[in-house]
Amino acid sequence: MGHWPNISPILTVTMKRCSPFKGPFPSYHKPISLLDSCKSMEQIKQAHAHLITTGLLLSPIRANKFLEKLAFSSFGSILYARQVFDQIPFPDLFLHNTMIKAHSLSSTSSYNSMIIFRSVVRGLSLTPNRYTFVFLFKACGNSLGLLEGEQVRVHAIKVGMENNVFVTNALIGMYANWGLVEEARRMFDCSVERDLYSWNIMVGGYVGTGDMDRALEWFDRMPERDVVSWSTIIAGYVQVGCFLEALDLFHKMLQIGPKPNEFTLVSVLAACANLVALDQGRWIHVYIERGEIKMNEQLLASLIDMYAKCGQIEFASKVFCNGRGLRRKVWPWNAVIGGFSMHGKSKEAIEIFEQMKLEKVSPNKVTFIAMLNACSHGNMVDEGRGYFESMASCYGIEPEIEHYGCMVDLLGRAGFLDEAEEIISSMPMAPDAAIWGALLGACRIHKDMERGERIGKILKEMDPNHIGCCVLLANIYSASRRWNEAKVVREEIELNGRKKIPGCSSIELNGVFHQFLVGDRSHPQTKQLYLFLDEMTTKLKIAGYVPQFGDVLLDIDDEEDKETALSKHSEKLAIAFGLMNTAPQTPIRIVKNLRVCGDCHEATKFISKVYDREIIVRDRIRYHHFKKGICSCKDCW
DNA sequence: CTAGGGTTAG
Repeated sequence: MGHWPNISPILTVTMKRCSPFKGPFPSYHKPISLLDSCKSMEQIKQAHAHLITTGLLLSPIRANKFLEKLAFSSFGSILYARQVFDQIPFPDLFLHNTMIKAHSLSSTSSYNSMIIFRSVVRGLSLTPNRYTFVFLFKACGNSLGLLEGEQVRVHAIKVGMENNVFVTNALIGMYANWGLVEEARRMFDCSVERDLYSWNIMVGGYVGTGDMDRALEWFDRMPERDVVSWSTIIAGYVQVGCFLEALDLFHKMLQIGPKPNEFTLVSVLAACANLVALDQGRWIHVYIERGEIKMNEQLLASLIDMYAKCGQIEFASKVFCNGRGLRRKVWPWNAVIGGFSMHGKSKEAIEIFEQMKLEKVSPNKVTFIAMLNACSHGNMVDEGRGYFESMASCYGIEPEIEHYGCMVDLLGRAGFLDEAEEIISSMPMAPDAAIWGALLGACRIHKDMERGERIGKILKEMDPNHIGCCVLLANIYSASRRWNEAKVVREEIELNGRKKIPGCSSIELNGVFHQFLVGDRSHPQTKQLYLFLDEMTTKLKIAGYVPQFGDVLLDIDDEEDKETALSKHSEKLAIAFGLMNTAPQTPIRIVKNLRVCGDCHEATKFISKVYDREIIVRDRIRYHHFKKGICSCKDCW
């Protein structure tokens, strides 16, 4: 009876209900609302004991409430619900529906929904109703196959349920979930009744297949649009990397659409983070703080992520600290650990992880990716090994291929190339191109030419079109002065259809984005920009900067044509543009789609000194904070 | 006493 204080609220009121003296409220509400107030499995079990001893479990209504609590609350357990359900003598259709729904939510248990459904129609000869079909189609769309879906659909037709708008929508959703949007559309077209939901499901279906053109087409044709319709499109834009479009639509939504909600803002913040749109991100933060939107864990995580990706890691950490009370879930923790990690602040990441343990928040696989990356950036090999091993032994999280990739990167970067290769051969899954790429990168850093050549060949066979890796291989050849072989690989890259992504950097000035490609001359200020660039290069040279023309070794991803040369690399254009158009001392934030090349890195260090500016560059993988001639990455990236 | 739509992190 150690938990007696916990149980008392349930007991008191429920017993009141059993007493002949009824309170001022309809008595049946009370025990239900108190069951609702259960806050832990302990309390649920106590409620269970009580329901058994009072015989209340025999009431279908009460039993159903109890099952729902078990199946749908965050601390509940479907297994427990199933056991309770199995002990109910004659469960009615209602209870069966609840169990079908309970199993439909998790993709690993969806087949149980089907088993229960079969027992309903075969064993019990009950006639399923529209609720049954809604839950079942959900289960099918989640993880079951076409076969089951069709069976259920035929059954729905048989019992005359196929024209109920809820059932039709669930059916459309099932096809959309499978990625069969055209099938979904056929259902939509021949449905006798449709509503806003039907449209939203179709828009979501096209977004799910990445077909933004179609999604927009449907969005435009909608008779009415609600916050979900808008949010779906915005999220879709973010998913396919059209961040500017996402922000544009968000602005339009603010002008003519419904009020955004927390879902909308999560997507918008992701767009801001990717664009390094700090001003707009701040605006969202203010919007939330004004009380327009209720803050939740996801939103907090998105804010932290946005600030971190906009280079404001200190502020990101402050937002996390202020977010007390919203730290039960893993998301804000992952966001702040990931932020520290990408800014090379390994110690801080580890501190947060320790704090997380103290507050008893369970890490997940993303937490460990962030932690391993943090160790990698801080050269903390032993710590990294420790975290990697603790995943399975302490937290029951089996390492996935990404985690192995982090380990290869960590070990390789630190020079443990043999151990890194052993990790690859001991992995339970087949290594992918990213894994070999990490090892190849390590070979380049540590100038292990033999291994590099061997790995490079494996990689090239695996994915001949992976330009980055081919470039790496070519660099390894040229670094060991094997010019002919280097030339062959380079020519192959050319022949392979020039799939190389051009370097592209952008900068936000007063909420407007300016993008620069390599050697870009399309910007209206081009003339001044190139004049400024010349002047800048001269100043840098006076300060001691030496262009690293011949250094193909460090020229990892940036294999632009020789004649466009280093001085026109996109980040130099963007930085110069930033210097021209902002007041002295203003920090300059650049985002680049590829990795920074060695020469630009060197030049930026000088720029930060010569112009006395803080320059924050986000490349494809991590951040570089340049200040007074020094970069936060300590020249290791 | 049951229903339907959409999120984050590498």
